[in-house]
Amino acid sequence: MSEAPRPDRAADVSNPKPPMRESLVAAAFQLFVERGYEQTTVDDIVALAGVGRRSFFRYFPSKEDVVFPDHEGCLARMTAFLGGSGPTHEPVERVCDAARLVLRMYAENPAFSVQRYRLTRKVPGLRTYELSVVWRYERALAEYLRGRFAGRPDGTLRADVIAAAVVAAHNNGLRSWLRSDGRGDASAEVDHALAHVQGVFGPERATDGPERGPGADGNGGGNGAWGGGKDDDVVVVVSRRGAPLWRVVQEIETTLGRDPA
Amino acid sequence: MSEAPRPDRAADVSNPKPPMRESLVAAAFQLFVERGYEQTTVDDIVALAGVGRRSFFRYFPSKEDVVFPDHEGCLARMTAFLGGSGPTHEPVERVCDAARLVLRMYAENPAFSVQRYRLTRKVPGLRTYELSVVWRYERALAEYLRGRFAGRPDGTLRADVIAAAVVAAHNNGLRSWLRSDGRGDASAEVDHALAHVQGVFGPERATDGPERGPGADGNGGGNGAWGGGKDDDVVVVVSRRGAPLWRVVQEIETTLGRDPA
DNA sequence: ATCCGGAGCACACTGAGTGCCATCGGCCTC
DNA sequence: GAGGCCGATGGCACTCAGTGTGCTCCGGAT
Repeated sequence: MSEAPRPDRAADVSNPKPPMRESLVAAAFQLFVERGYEQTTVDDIVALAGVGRRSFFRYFPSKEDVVFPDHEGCLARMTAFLGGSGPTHEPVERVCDAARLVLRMYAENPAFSVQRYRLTRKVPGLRTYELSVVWRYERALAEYLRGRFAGRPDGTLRADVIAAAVVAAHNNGLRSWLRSDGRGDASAEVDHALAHVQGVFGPERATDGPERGPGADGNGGGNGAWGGGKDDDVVVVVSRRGAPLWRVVQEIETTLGRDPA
Repeated sequence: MSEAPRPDRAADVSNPKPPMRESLVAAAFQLFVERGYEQTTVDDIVALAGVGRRSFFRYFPSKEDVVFPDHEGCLARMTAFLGGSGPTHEPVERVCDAARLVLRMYAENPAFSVQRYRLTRKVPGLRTYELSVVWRYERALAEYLRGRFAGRPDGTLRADVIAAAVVAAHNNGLRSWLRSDGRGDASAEVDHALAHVQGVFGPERATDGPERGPGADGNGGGNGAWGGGKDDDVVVVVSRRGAPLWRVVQEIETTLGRDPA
C-alpha cells in the first residue's frame, strides 16, 4: 500500500484540469466525517462522486492516499526548495525553512488540515500512513543535510539526527496548532519549536525567548552561554573542559582568523 | 492494517508454549527470502507450516506482523525499563539506555535481524509497517521524557525532539551495523551515535571521540574547533561572532567558574 | 462416562487493489 | 466529412488480506 510512485499522467498537483480528483476528495471526506474512515468503502465514495470505481484508483493509488491528496506536490516543492539552495545557506537554517514551507501548505487550508488531523488521530491505519508520509519529508531533509555535511566526521549521523529533530519540532508545533482547531498562529508555534532546534544544533541565532537548556533537570551537567544579540553570524567552540583556558582562546583566535580585540 | 491491539490470549512473546507461532515465522521467512514478501501469500505460508489459514491470523493480526514477531514484547520490556526508573536517573541518559536495550534485542539474533532488514529495505509496505513500529518506541521515549520534563517550559517540545533524536541516532547506528551483515560491533555503533545525542542534549558526558561539529561546511556561517582529548567533560561555548574576544573569554570564565590558567 | 473449554479448521463473506477490455469523445489527418 | 488515433472512463472479473461463524477434536475435571 501507498508509497507507489506516481504512475499516472497528470494527476498530482499543479494540474487544474480534472475536477474528478477534487470531487473524489470532497466525496471521500464528506463520508469520512459522516460515518468514519473504515466504515466508508471505496464504492461508497465513487457512488457519491458519481464516477466508476476504477477511476478512483486511477487518481489515488490507495484509499489512504485520498486523505493526503497534496502530499506528493508538497514533497516535490520541498525538495525543489532544498535542491535550489546553494552552499551559501546555513544547512540547519535551511532545513528549518523547508519545514516552515511545509507548514505553510498545511496552513493554507486550516479547515481541511484540522479535519484530516482528526481522522489520522482516530484511525490507526491512517496514522501509520501519515508516518510514511512524514518519513519521506524527513528523508528529504536528511539527504540534503548529508550532502551538506559530506566529508565531515559523523556527517550522516548528524544529518539524520538533525532531520529527525526538525521534523519532531515541526510536528510538535503543527499539532499544537491543529489541536486548537486551526485558530492559533501556526507559524508562531512552529517558529518557536524550530527555534528550539536551531538553538541546539544550528549556529545560534537567538530568536525570541532563549530556548535551549543543555543541563537536563537541575543536576550537574554542561553549561552553555551565549550572547543573544542582533548579529546573525556566530561561532561555536567546543572544547574539553579540562583544557587550559589559554588553549581555548587560542582555538578561538585561529578559528576566527583575527587578533583579539 | 497493523497497530491492532493484541486481542489474542498468549501469543506475544514470553510464552514458550505454542511452537505454532515459531513454525509460522520460520515458514514465512523461508518463503519471503525465496520468492519475496509480496509474492508470498498467507495461504502459501500456512500450507508450508501445515496449519489452517485461520490459525495464522490467530497468531498474527496481519501478514506484516509475522516479520516483527518480537516487537510487542520488546516494546513492553522497554516501557517496563522506563517505568521502573526513579527520578534519580538522568532523563536523557535513561532514554539512551532504553534505546540500547532495544538494540540488544536486535543483536541477539543477528542473522534474523539482517534478514528482516533486507526485507524491510526492499518492500515498501514493510518499510511503512516498520515506521509504525519505530513510532511506538519513539512515543514511549517521548512520553517518559514528557513526564520527566513536566512543568518545565517547552517540556513536551524538548521531550519530543530528544526522543526523535535518540531514535534517529539509534537507527543510524543500528542500520550501519545491519548493513555490515551483522559482522561489526552493534553496541559500539549505537553507543557512538547515542553519545552524539547525549553530547548535544544531555548533561555533557562525552564518551569517546568528541562528537559534534556545529559549524556548517566551509562556507560562511559557523566555525567549529575543538581539542580532541581524553577528558570526558566537555563545555560548549556559543557567542556572537561580532562580540569582542574579551567578552567571549569573560563568558567562559563565568561559565566555568574558575580563573584562567 | 460425561461435560467443558480451548485450540484448530473449513467455509463463506467483505473490501482493497489490479488487469483487461469496451466505450466514448475529442482531435488530427487525409 | 470519414476514418483513425488517443486519452479518459466505465465495467467486469480476479486475487488476496482479513473476519465471522460454526464445527470438530482433544485433554482435563467431575
